[in-house]
Amino acid sequence: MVQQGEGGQRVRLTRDRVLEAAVALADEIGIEAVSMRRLAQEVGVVPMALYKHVANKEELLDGMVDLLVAEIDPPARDVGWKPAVRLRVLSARRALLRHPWARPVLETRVNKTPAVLDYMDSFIGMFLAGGFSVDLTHHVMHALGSRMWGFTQELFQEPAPAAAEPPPAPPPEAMAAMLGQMAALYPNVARVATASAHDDGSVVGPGCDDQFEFEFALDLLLDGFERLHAQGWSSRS
Amino acid sequence: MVQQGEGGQRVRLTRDRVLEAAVALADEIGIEAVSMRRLAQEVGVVPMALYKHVANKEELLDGMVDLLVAEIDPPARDVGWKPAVRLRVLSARRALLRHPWARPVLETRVNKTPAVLDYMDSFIGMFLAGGFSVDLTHHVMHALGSRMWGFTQELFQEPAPAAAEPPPAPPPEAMAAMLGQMAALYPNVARVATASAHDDGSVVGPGCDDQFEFEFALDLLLDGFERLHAQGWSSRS
DNA sequence: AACCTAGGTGTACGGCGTACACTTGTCAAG
DNA sequence: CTTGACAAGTGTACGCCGTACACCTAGGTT
Repeated sequence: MVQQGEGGQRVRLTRDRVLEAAVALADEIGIEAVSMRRLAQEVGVVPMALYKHVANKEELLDGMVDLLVAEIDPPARDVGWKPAVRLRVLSARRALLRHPWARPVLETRVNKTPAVLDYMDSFIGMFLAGGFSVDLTHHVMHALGSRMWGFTQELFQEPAPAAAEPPPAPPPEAMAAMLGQMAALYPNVARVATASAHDDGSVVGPGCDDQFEFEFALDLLLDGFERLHAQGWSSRS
Repeated sequence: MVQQGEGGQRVRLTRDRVLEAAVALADEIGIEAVSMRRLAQEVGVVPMALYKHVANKEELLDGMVDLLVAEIDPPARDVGWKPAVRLRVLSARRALLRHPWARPVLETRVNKTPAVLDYMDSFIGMFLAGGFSVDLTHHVMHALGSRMWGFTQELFQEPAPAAAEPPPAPPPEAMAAMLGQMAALYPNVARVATASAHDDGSVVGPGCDDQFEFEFALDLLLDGFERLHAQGWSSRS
């Protein structure tokens, strides 16, 4: 991975190469393992050299987000606000799924870069172009919240209440016992967790189809927006 | 803050005292400043002493969340699922606003403690008791997402694109120029950001009423849930 | 009086972000 | 071709972090 020309001639580092390397590294080893030191090693340079191209780690993360935003499709043309928004959110989601590091990073961003503001601006533009009032657009953006980035907080990822080390997978009978206890303690959780209408044989399995759940909520919101819009929503309904 | 009895007799530390001190400290100085060392100092003990009461920092944070969850009201009785859910979410939100550290902490929690599972279980129970199918309940929980905790990702907190040091507040005319440039570059953002129908004189001001936006989105979802429920929703609509 | 043990201590390690002073490589002007 | 300026890259060091591990010590039980 160390970038070097023939005969020891170093390839000059650029901000872009740093950012691209950071994205690739985060894709590969996870964002929590990306440190300035590790990234420097990856591009074949001493840690402090990175600071000639990014002011600090925050700015590095901002730059990574910019690269992510560039992967999101522009608004579809000639399709009405609703499919336009829907398509774009799903495009954002695809980008997000390609880069699992993006969710935690987006959540912690505090200053918006121009690229991010551009995205938001054109996103807002879809509603305004669709005839939404400025006010309703404002509320609607809040209602979408982080869904405009293609994600929501995942509530149940792996119901594993008791701390157990992953390596030795618990034997089936212990597993069953655990599930039974689980069902006894948290009957409602157990019901919705197991009854996700997925016919894979496993008892609990992957639990649910994230993509389906995401679109379910997205469409619920879009339908709600549509209704408000249709009835000429004005502040305080 | 150092806890010590008369004549140098140390007050024995307990897990509960550690957790309560952690919550109080996080309330006071912010979660990012809470380190094991700082917390130890706060309770008058050497850092490693804390590890006799919590296994590691993750468990400390889990324990703090448990304390938070305990502050959320139990489900209201005899009021139908919709107001019950609404009230409870708003109660969670109040707890969350009392403890600003809670949002980032909740977002990063990976294992659910029994207290958290209890909360989720009784939360789910509100829908089931209201006659929701298990399936619909599942989807509905996903749609709520982190809103069940009383928060959503805040999209616009302070539109400050160019890095500027906060201490010297920019002079009014520079501020105006910045806003003008902002409006030129991101016209749509500018429109919804300024037109939040808040009559405080300031040009951009606090921007919007978070509580209103939160309830707007919450009610939009609850109305959507109601509609699906009323029309006897079954998988894949 | 002897012992056990839970709670508290001290030292140390490997990681992190990054400040600061330095050398080196590249290219433009003389 | 030389020179010098400036950007890129280096090396060292600081102060933080979480926590492993060996040790001490006070209280309570036998």
